[in-house]
Amino acid sequence: MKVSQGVEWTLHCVTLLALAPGGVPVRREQLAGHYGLPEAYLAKHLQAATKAGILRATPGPKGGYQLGRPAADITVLDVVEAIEGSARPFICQEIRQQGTGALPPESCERQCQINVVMNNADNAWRSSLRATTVADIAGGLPDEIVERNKKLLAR
Amino acid sequence: MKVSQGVEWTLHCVTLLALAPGGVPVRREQLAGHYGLPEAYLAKHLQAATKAGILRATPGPKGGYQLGRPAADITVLDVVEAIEGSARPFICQEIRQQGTGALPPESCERQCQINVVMNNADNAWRSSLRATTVADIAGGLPDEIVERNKKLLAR
DNA sequence: GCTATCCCGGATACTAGATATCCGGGATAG
DNA sequence: CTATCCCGGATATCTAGTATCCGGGATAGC
Repeated sequence: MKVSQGVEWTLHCVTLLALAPGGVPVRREQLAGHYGLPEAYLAKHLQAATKAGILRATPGPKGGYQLGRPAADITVLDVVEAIEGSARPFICQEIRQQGTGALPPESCERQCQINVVMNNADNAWRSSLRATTVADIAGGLPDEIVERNKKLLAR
Repeated sequence: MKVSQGVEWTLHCVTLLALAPGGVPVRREQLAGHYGLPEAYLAKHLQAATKAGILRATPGPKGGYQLGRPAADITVLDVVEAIEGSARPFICQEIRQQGTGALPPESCERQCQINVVMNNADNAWRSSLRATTVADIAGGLPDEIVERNKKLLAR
């Protein structure tokens, strides 16, 4: 169980973009520099977020990244799934149907109990992530930090 | 985000041991054969479970694995943590303190908002896994399957 | 004691996914 | 037309999970 750092990077970038005055585009280089991240690799994650509709990318001069929709409509889960995919973390291999103790298919119409438990936990995790939006995170920042970031983005 | 297959294997084995008549030891070879698993690798996971106190291993003839404590006192989370470790899946890299937008340490006394959200989700996941015990899983199995497995273990 | 059985734990190898970089191509503003 | 800036494929590296093997030690039964 491990959440990739790309999720952290993208969450920070998306939150920062939510503070951009007037939602003006921010260049990739500026985003990477703001958090001291490798621009080339960050690009991959921003691309994924763009493909998912979380971000909107504008090419050319004056271009850059903006939020793809209002910050209040972007949940943390949206970002996580954009970067990590939406596959379940536990995939039942149906080993109950293998080996000398293999159960016949007719005994396996119902899902494996273990699979149910693991999926329930995954649902709880996702529900928790879905309950918070990027607007919530941005709104929870102290005013001084918001002002500081806005000032940096304005340059 | 991915749960290793070792967790699935160990959960199945522990559940099976909960069905062993009289809690008699079951050999590793038998466990591996029951589910068609590679014995050498399964050994690693069983060792980890033993170290965590979930299983008890007896060497020598008539030896094998038994539950280390009553099935009702073994939660699914116990097994997951025995195999995967108890480290949090999200580790905050504090990138808010790096790059051109770096915040001064005095602005970072409180945890990063993003870290809080991710940890809350992790807590929800763990709580869900803690709510089910191996006894629950074993008890949820249809009688025919329980009987079938008991018969195989008796051999 | 002696021996057959069975688990422990370290060493090793392979694989998949995450991390990281580069570059040609295409879109846009001025 | 040109400078700017993102897209997407190719490539390289590193880490963690998967998988196997073997010498060592503990136990039961004779």
